[in-house]
Amino acid sequence: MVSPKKTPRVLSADAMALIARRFSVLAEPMRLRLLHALFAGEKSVNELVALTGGTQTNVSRHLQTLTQAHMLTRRKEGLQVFYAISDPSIFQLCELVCGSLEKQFSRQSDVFAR
Amino acid sequence: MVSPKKTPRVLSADAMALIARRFSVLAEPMRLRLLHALFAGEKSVNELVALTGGTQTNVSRHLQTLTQAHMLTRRKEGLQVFYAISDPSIFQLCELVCGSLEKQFSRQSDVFAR
DNA sequence: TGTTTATATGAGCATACATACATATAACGC
DNA sequence: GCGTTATATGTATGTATGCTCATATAAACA
Repeated sequence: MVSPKKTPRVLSADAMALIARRFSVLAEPMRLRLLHALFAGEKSVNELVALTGGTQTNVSRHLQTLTQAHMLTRRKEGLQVFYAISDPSIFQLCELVCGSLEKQFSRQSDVFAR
Repeated sequence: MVSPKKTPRVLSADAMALIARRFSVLAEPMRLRLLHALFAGEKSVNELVALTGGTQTNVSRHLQTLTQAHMLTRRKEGLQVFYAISDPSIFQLCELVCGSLEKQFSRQSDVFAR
């Protein structure tokens, strides 16, 4: 309903700042590891601590960051809290970046293989 | 050789750190403004300074960052240096994030209104 | 009530990075 | 050569953010 087709968006500096902040949420290895661990479905904090090898404090902090960015949902059940990916565009984002990096490295390995 | 299907990737912590680094390049408003200005095609540093309103020093530094991340190409012609987007996946990345943000702010969206 | 378990948070520290000022390099014209 | 223009870089500084230790909350259970 908004942009019909491939016309490039015209974005304000304010919009750019918002987009940058969203990217910055994804710009941390531990947060990406948490998202990756959640690709298979929702998990409790303890499970995520075990899967990622982080400390409980740190994992909790990053889960808060991801939740505030509306990338995760939070569900409390008894003593445990379960987190799950709420924004499916994250899968596509990671696929895009992975593909781009693969191309970049295949070019570099061409350079290195001499 | 590479996974052809839509099966979720299995990524090492090292891979995750690389992906995070790529996201961090996009996690700065001024760099996004530079990329946005380059959506229409290659431009000189001076043009980018005028378009973004940044200082020459700062624009030059960010262009270096983007070039080292293989997102821009650099072409020198006389006194001027022209930069252009070299990784087309950047367009899709920004489209994905913009779309996700539009949904998130669909009610109070004034920033994205046009 | 008190204890245990699961998760969150306050405070302090360390590091990374964006920005600005001044200066350096490089290419052009005279 | 000299000066001018376009771009890059060394250094310093302020700010943001990730990490950790200790402690706080909250729910379950005896």
